[in-house]
Amino acid sequence: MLPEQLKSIAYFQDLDARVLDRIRTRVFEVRLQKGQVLFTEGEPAQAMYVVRSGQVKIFKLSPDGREQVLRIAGPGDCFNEVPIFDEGPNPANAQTVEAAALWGIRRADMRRLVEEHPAIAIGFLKAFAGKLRYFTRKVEDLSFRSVTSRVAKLLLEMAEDDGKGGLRLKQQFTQQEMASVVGTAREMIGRAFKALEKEGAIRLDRHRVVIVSRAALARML
Amino acid sequence: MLPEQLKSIAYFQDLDARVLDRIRTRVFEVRLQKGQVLFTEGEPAQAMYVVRSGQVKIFKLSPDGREQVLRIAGPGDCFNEVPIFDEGPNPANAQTVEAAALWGIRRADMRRLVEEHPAIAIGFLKAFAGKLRYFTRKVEDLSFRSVTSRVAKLLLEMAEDDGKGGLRLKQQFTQQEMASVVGTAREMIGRAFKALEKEGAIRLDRHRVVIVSRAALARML
DNA sequence: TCCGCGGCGAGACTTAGGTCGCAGACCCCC
DNA sequence: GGGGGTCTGCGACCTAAGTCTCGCCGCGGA
Repeated sequence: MLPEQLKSIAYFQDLDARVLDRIRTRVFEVRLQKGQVLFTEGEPAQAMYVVRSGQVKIFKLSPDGREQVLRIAGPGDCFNEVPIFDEGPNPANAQTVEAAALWGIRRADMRRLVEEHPAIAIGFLKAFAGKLRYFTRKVEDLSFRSVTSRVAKLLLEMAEDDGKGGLRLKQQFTQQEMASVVGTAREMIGRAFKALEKEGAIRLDRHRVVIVSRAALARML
Repeated sequence: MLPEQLKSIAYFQDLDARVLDRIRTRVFEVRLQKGQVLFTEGEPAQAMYVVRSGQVKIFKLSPDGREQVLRIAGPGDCFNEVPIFDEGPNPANAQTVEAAALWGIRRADMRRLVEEHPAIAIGFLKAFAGKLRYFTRKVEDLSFRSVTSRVAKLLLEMAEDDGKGGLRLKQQFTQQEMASVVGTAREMIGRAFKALEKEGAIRLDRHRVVIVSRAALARML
């Protein structure tokens, strides 16, 4: 593992070489296949993780098996930092959406690093602040917005400029995946697509969503 | 202001007298009447606050005026700490539920204190971890539980042992207040009460909820 | 080539929850 | 003691969203 790679992690950006070196010795590697479960909610927390490649979904499960995705962690993202500071169990489940490579740092190790290097603590605080904003927005969305509006919002977040002025989706989710991100049933996603198509916001090109107009999508919020 | 009072704030618990002294000079006082708005979402953040007495509700507003309460801060609770670390605007609205007295610390002052005293940073990290858990549970509840179940949960949280083996509510909310905590319409609260009454979990003693059995309530989750 | 399986489209139906309207109870304040 | 504002209790109604059940398509493996 190269020290420059550590720099790509937001928490460690501002640290000098000596500290990075110390951290490096504490990092272990994990490789997972598509669909593998990394840990489950409620069990004692072992470590926090950083995604190097691939994608990991962080989600809650209802007693009857429904899934609510809290977020999808991609390269550079961290997850399971919370138990470092309150010694509690894992707050949610983690499972790969596609094959992934991760770095892990054990809870106690990370805790010690934070205590010894205040700069890391500030980094964590910034990151936590962002997450808190994110979750309050999520609560707001669930309680105020209709399913179609939540889907429109998700599509906006997934929209990406394809080289030449057009729009495409960063990745192709299945409808089931979108449903559990947005907190609804699979069938609703299809209906939301049709509603958005009627408004001229998207186009359905045989099983593929094409974003026609960002503005029209934004009007649906 | 007495230095012991500062100790009652979780963030400052582990600090020594010298540091507490420094903090004391930065604290300002605020007194608010019932129903007064302290700040609104989106405007530049001035300060973080600690509740000394009274209650402040932290909430989001929908475009059409519906209210979603994120939490109700009582004595000892802090709010609006997020903007300290990301320089962003206020993440929500704050308004008193009843007359309240607060301490405030300006954003930049608090930021400097945290940077100079790593112990405070750790305190904030613990508190943020707790809040993150709280909000993920809130998301979970909104997406998995029915209104009745959310109401039952709220009542359980509000339940308090009255000296002699019985149960009472910590405070009397109006149905409207409960509705915006739980994320629903006022009428639904009444219906949920009736459902819970039929299950023998509560009793409605003319406009007053009496908890009959904690176990029966828990069964409704 | 054919089969099986995961993902999708679509219609019919059910249901939880939101909306509306109004009336009675209560409470404070004048 | 009267009167307006707030809170509650319904009932009727409406609608968004969840559920169930198909049949189809497309793709990959045997």
